[in-house]
Amino acid sequence: MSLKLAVLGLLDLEPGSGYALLQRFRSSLGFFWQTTHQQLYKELHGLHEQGLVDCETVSQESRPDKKVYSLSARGADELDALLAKAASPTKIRDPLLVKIFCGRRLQPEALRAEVESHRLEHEKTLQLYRVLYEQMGKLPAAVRQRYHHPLLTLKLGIRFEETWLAWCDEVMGEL
Amino acid sequence: MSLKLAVLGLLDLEPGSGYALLQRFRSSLGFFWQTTHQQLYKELHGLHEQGLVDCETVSQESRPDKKVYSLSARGADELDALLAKAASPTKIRDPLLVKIFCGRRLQPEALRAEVESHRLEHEKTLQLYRVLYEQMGKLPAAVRQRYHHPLLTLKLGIRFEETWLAWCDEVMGEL
DNA sequence: TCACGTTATGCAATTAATTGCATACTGTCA
DNA sequence: TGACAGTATGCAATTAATTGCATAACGTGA
Repeated sequence: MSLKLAVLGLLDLEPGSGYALLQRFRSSLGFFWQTTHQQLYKELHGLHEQGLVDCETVSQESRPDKKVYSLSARGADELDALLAKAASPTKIRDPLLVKIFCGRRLQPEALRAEVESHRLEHEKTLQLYRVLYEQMGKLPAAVRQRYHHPLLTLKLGIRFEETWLAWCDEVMGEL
Repeated sequence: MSLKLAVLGLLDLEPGSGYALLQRFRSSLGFFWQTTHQQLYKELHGLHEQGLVDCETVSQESRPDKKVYSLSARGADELDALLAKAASPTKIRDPLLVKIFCGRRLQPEALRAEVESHRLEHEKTLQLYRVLYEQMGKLPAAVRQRYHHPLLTLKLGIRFEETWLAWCDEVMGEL
């Protein structure tokens, strides 16, 4: 259900092809909801069948053809209906935490290495988030307005990554 | 895969019935990896078929019979093998954040209400984590030692909930 | 005694997500 | 010119997760 909401929401911000949507996914919503190109294309087919999105095939000269999707009137209604529902509660699903939870049989060095490598990833992600944050600050006011809500989620992303780093440091000290 | 690791890891800490495991799940690993009783019973059947867990049916006087599972020697090997693999990276999957991301069509009051209700949930969760944390501190040293790794994950849980609260407060100010 | 909550287990159907494979066109660099 | 990266789309199979339904024993309180 959230994927449907995500796709309609992305198309509400601006139309685009499956490929373009996937890229926007990866640099925004994808921080909080992952998908694959297979799943996304499938969802788009489904939405199109239901008449919730319009689809226009666009030929390109230096690239393969693409199908540009946009929100239809019925799609906008469906989006409003989905937004009217309460969001189900947050669920963390983290293989690293499962591993650490179950990690007492493992050598401390092995766990340290694992935590360190994840720390690096989180550091990279934090850097990326900060760049995106600054980029959004430089957008023209009208566009920035439209991206206000995405920006709120990015702020949480930044807080989360900082929390990860602090925790990794604490754990490294204790292992 | 993580469910398999989770079940083997919980059984490594101590044996128990599906029902008991589910309760332990809900108050520990379940903060980072959710499951349902259906999924858990199914996984236990699978693990038993593969000879990774032993199973003993125990009759009880004032309650229905139960099946107590415990880690077999082969199960311990499998657990070690799973722990040797690198954990795949963290994935946040949060319907609330999808909703907020897509929320520009929604009335600010509606979003505020949603954030407020989630804030309450996170506050409750934080309280629970703190109680659990203190309870673990009171365990006899030998047991506490065994639960050292679960405790590390609980620490992250506490940090996450604090982060949520701070972010909710920030967002409430901006909506 | 009947309803309700807790303990205890499971099947079946559906939906969602992952993984593997596949095609095809363009531009760039060696 | 051949390999590789990027753009662009998709099918099929499998695995995981959710949802709905079902059973059954016991204890407690109305």
